[in-house]
Amino acid sequence: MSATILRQPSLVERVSDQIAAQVRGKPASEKPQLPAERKLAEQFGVGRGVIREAIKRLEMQGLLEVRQGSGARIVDKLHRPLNSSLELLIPDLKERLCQLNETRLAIEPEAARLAALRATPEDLAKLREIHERLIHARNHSSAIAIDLEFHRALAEASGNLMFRLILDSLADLGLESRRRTIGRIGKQTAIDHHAGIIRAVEEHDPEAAASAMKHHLLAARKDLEMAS
Amino acid sequence: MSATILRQPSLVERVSDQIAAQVRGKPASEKPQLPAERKLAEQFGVGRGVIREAIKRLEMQGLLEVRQGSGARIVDKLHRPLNSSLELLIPDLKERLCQLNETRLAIEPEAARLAALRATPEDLAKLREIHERLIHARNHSSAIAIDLEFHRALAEASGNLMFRLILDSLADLGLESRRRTIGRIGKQTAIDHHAGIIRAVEEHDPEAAASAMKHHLLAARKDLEMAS
DNA sequence: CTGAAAGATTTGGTCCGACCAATGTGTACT
DNA sequence: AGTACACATTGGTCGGACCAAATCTTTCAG
Repeated sequence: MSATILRQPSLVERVSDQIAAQVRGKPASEKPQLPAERKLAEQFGVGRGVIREAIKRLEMQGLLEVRQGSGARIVDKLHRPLNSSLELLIPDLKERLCQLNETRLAIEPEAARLAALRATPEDLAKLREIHERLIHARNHSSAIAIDLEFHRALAEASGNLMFRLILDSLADLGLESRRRTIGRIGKQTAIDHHAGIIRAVEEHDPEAAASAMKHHLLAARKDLEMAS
Repeated sequence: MSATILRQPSLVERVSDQIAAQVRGKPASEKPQLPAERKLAEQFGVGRGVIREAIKRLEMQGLLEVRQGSGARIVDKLHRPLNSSLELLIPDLKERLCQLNETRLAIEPEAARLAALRATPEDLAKLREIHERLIHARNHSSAIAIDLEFHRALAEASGNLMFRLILDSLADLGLESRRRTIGRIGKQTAIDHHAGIIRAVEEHDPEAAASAMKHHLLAARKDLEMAS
């Protein structure tokens, strides 16, 4: 009566893992296209149904994208599963937006703190480049997209992949949220806040970075509340 | 040329959504068992393969659990997708543990802060009950499990489902992490820290709660570093 | 020669029927 | 009553067939 049940992996799981291993070897470039299901079935010596389920599995994990007629191509959308989990968990959009703010308020200041400690010159260059683009953004939708990019780049600079994954998953929601704020709060405020964050990261001042980010998010939340 | 591509959902997706709707109607109790694939196929008027893929899909999302010979039963494991995403994202266990600590350090103090603001009497009662059980825990493994329960209950009390989902996903890793600390740091320290957190939550003191949790986690991390 | 329309090919989507393997259940034997 | 065997149920895998969407190729008009 062993406590741990060692269920031997099914055929689908084994094939799925093998394909996953192949996929993760060549990331996006090189051969972004997977062989046809029938070819894979023959190649692996299993039925086509098995290949289908394996591919579906990987698609659900965000490693592949399948289109009828074209085939399956390799992508990197690891954040999708968490995304759909959140939709299942919190069906109400308004509630989801509210909790999104709380979650960002927990994660992003910490991400800024770590970024201040670890950001490489390349990270900083990228942040500055994005910042420049935000300044010169012409319309709202591009400003929103660039703002999103900034926060993502900061998470990247934190060196913590979990932060990046979580924020990526929240990005779709973040889009909705920003759509309601950046128009009101104005682009200039966002630019000023971002500048402060970048300065703190440049000076490797973790507390200032965290504080600036917290301030930025609180301002956005306050603005969102006024909008509702 | 419409900018948004409106790909009509495939048959599998539609069936999957329908089953999901049925499943979420009756949560766990009542009829935890799903009809057989063949029955469902006939019921929905589609091929068995479609039902299979739909069920697999829901299984991957953490809504079902399938066992050969038994069938599919309804469960609530929404945290699994994020869990496997993390394994794909950070293959190295040691690295995963390190980033886990950073993530907990971001989320749990905020969860404690919100819990101090929102905890209901029931939440508090549950926290105290878990705390009692930790005090009387006899061996390490049960102490670890109860410690995990405490942190989960606190996330629950925060009222933020995202926090709960993320922490649940991190639970398996948390188990590994705790296995390496609670033996060294000693049960007593954990009990003291938990008591401090509970006190702050009882007194509705957000800052104290966040600070106590932060202190608790930092102690655990310091201990983990010493172990390596 | 260019470019667009028509056809052929490739590829995923769905269905069907069969058989294998694990599980659960009922029954007969001790 | 308890145990072991046989049977029924259920998911797992296979193979072939056909449909639908995308892509490639050919062809023909300009």
